[in-house]
This record gives sequence, C-alpha cells and structure tokens, in this order.
Amino acid sequence: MTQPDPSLDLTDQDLSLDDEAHLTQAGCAATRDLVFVAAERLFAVHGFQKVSVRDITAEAKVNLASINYHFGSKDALLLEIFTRRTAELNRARAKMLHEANAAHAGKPPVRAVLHALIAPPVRWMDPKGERLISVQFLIRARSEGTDQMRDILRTDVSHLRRFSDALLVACPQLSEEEVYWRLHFSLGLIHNNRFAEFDRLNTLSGGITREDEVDLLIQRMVDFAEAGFLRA
Amino acid sequence: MTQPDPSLDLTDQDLSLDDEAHLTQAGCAATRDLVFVAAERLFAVHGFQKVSVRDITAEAKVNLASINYHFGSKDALLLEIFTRRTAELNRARAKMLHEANAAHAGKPPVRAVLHALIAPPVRWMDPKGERLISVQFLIRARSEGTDQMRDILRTDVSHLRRFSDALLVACPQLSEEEVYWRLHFSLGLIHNNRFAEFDRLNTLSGGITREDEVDLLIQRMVDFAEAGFLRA
DNA sequence: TCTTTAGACGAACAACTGTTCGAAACCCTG
DNA sequence: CAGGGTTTCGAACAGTTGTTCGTCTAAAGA
Repeated sequence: MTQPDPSLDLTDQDLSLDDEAHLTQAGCAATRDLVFVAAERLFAVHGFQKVSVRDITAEAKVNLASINYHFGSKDALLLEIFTRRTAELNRARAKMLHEANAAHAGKPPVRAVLHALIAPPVRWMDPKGERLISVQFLIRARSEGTDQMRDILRTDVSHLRRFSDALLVACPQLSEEEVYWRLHFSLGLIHNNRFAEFDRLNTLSGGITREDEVDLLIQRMVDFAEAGFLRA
Repeated sequence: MTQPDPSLDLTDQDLSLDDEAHLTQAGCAATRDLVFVAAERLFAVHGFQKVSVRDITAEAKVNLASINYHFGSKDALLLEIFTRRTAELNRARAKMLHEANAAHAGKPPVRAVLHALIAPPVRWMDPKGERLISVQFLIRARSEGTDQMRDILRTDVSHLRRFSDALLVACPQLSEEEVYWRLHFSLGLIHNNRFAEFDRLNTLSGGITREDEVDLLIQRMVDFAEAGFLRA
C-alpha cells in the first residue's frame, strides 16, 4: 500500500521541484501561459460551466482558437489546470508530513498530521498571495469537475492514504472506521472555505471574523479538528 | 435581531405545516410536479449548468415548453426548488432548536444546538428515504447556484443567527469571534457530504464506512463538532 | 536565399441553448 | 351542447457553445 501515483503523487525525491519551472521557458510561447492563468481565474470565480472559451481568450487577449491549439479542448485545459494544481498541493502536503515524520521518529501526533493536511491549502488562501485563485479552483473542482476529474479524485487516494495511515497510528484507541470518518470531517473543514461561505460568515458575525489572518485560521482549524480526533 | 424572514424562515406557528401539502392538489396540474421532481433530481445529480430544459422535460415526459409555462424560466424553476427545500430544511431545524429550548429552559447546551443544526439535513441523506435528492440539491446550490440564490444564502442569516445566538449563550467561555468560526467549521461538516465525497471516503476506507446508518452518522458528526466547541 | 514549421488569426461550422409563438386539445361551468 | 379559460403541443426563433479549417506571419535551419 501507499504506492505513489506517478501523475498526481510524488516520491520524496521530487520535493524540491519548482512548481513554476515550466512557465516562461526560453522559446516557449507566452500564449499558453496567458490562457492558463486567465482560465484558472475565471473558472475559480465564476465556475466551470459558466465560463466560455470566448470569455477566456478575451480575458487573456489571445485568439479564440488558441485554447484548442495549445490544449486540445476546453475540457483538456480544465484537466491540465486541475492536475497541475492538485500535484502542487499534494506535494506541499507530502513535504509537511515528511517533515513531521522526521521530527517524531515516524510516529507524529494527531496534531502534526492534521497540520500537514490543513496548513498548505489554507496558506494558499491568503488574499495577499497569488494562490488564492488556485485553491478556490480546486475546491470548485470537487463539485463541478468533469467526470474524468472526479474519477481522479475518487481513485487517487494514495495521497490521502498517507495521512489516514498516519492517523491510524496516532490514534490507536479509535476504531479504523472512526478514524476514516473523522478524517472525512476534517477535510470538510477545508473544502467549506469558498468565497461564498466566507461572505456568509462575515455577514453573520458582523465582520469580526477575519479570514485574511491565515496563520490564525490554520490554528483554529487544527484546534477544531484535533479536538474532534482526541475525543474518546 | 433574530427577526424572521417571511420567505425562507418561519415563525413558530408554522412548525406544523405539511411540507408536501401543495402537491397533487385537487385540480392542480400534475405536469408542474413532474417537472419539479425531475428537475430536482437531474440538478442534484449532474449539476445546474449541465442539465438543459430538454433534459428535464424528457425525464419528466412532458412538453418542452412546460417549464417556461409553469415556472417562467429555467432560473425561476431552479429558484423555486431552492427556496422550497431551503424553507423545509430551515423549518425542521427551527423546530428542533425550539424543542431544545423548551427542554433546557431556554439555555440548551452546545450538543443540543449542534444536534438541531446537523440532524435534519443528515436525516435527509438516508438512501432509503426520498429526500436524499433534495439535500444533494441544496449542497450543490451552495457553489453552483445563481447569483440570486447566493445572495439569498448570504443575506438570509436570520435563520442561522438563532443558532449562533444559542451557541454564544452555551459557550460563555469562548470569544464571540471563536464561536462564529467554530459554527462555520461545523457547517463545513454538513456541506462536505456530497455523493463524490462519500465515494472517496468509501474508496479510502475500503468500504467499512457506511453512510446509510444516518443516526450513527449524526452521532459521529455531533460528537466531532461538540468536541471542537468544548475545546478550551 | 530557400524551405520548413510552429504559431496566430479570422471566419465559419454544426450543435445546442433558453425562450416564444400560435394552434390544438383539454376540462369545467353555464 | 356551447362557452371560455387552461394546459399541451409542435415548431421555430435568435443567440451561444466548442471546435475546425485555411491562410498568413515570422523565425529557425540548411
């Protein structure tokens, strides 16, 4: 078990890869990257089905046929954004879990495992950073994605299995079933952080909940999930 | 505060209303109901944008023009399904919170409030019941809904405010900000229960996690959320 | 200098979208 | 039976969708 998936997962040797190394390569056309970033932004904000290829090419200021030329189809473009961002996120998570394993002699406590799971995507949610778009895209992919994308999410559990295995070790007092459920709940905390949900929370609280303090938000989420896991 | 919204919320007098009283009224055309249930099912399974009016009318075995005749437009049909189901869900939650207030002299503990928030939608998720479609529809509306629907979700916080007020009373040791955040996290547990997420969980766990035991699932979720709230 | 080729460009394609219209069919009341 | 209001039906509308085609440009290679 825990065999790495060659497409979306990675071995520990890959941890030092530069995520944006493919961009602005010498001789590489800029059109492809323009389409990529424009499509990711529009998809993340408006949804996959509501954005047409004309919207994307207009935003990127490129020709209409560019998408089919560089990516093959609109769905293929969508899939490439999804796979790239998913791989980046998985890599960041795997790196943190790797460090937690190293720091705790291969048996990290629940809190460290949850932190490795939660911190990377929530760090991306920093409004001051440029990755907010990417994480909103990934959250949206979970419900609006193509059948192909959802098949990937469903079948590629090798990445998630590292965390469930670590949690099973860290929580020997819990039944296996219980650990999987609580992991499912913990993932729910992350996936609920859409723009609209933050809006609703701000409306409800009168604006006292600041989602831009990402480190504090991470701490809150890990606190909440850890309490749920440590419960007898 | 906590003033009831006439459209989606309800006063305590309405608690005995029959949700399906409008269906199969004497003389009422069956076509409208056929369209309603077919559209709800297709929207819940495939998403709002991927389902065309021709898909709906074909599923309902009615004429193509029926949707515009009975509902005005596709968006209006979508909005009617959304408002009706939201009102039904809010009503069930309000009833449970009302009962919790009565049982605890107006100061229900955290667990009772969370149970009133979580139990109704999760009860709907029973695969043996016929409301699974409705709750999947509502979950989908959260990310794929029209601007109008999301405006309703964002502005109509009067329903949710009952629960945040109750939680503020039940958790005097927590700061106001902290209560709102933990309520947000608790809602995330519910909204993460999509078909695809259950599929992924089943794949990960090897099928030992049974989401059809709704009472047990409710207990698990309330346990998890309560632990997060009771944390110091 | 000639040839090759990757890319950009405008135009068009066929399919599908939500919606509208007038006529036909229906049903209940008088 | 005759009436009018309601609902259904088939057909068509105009607009948008993703995709494809042939042509043009320009830079690299021989």
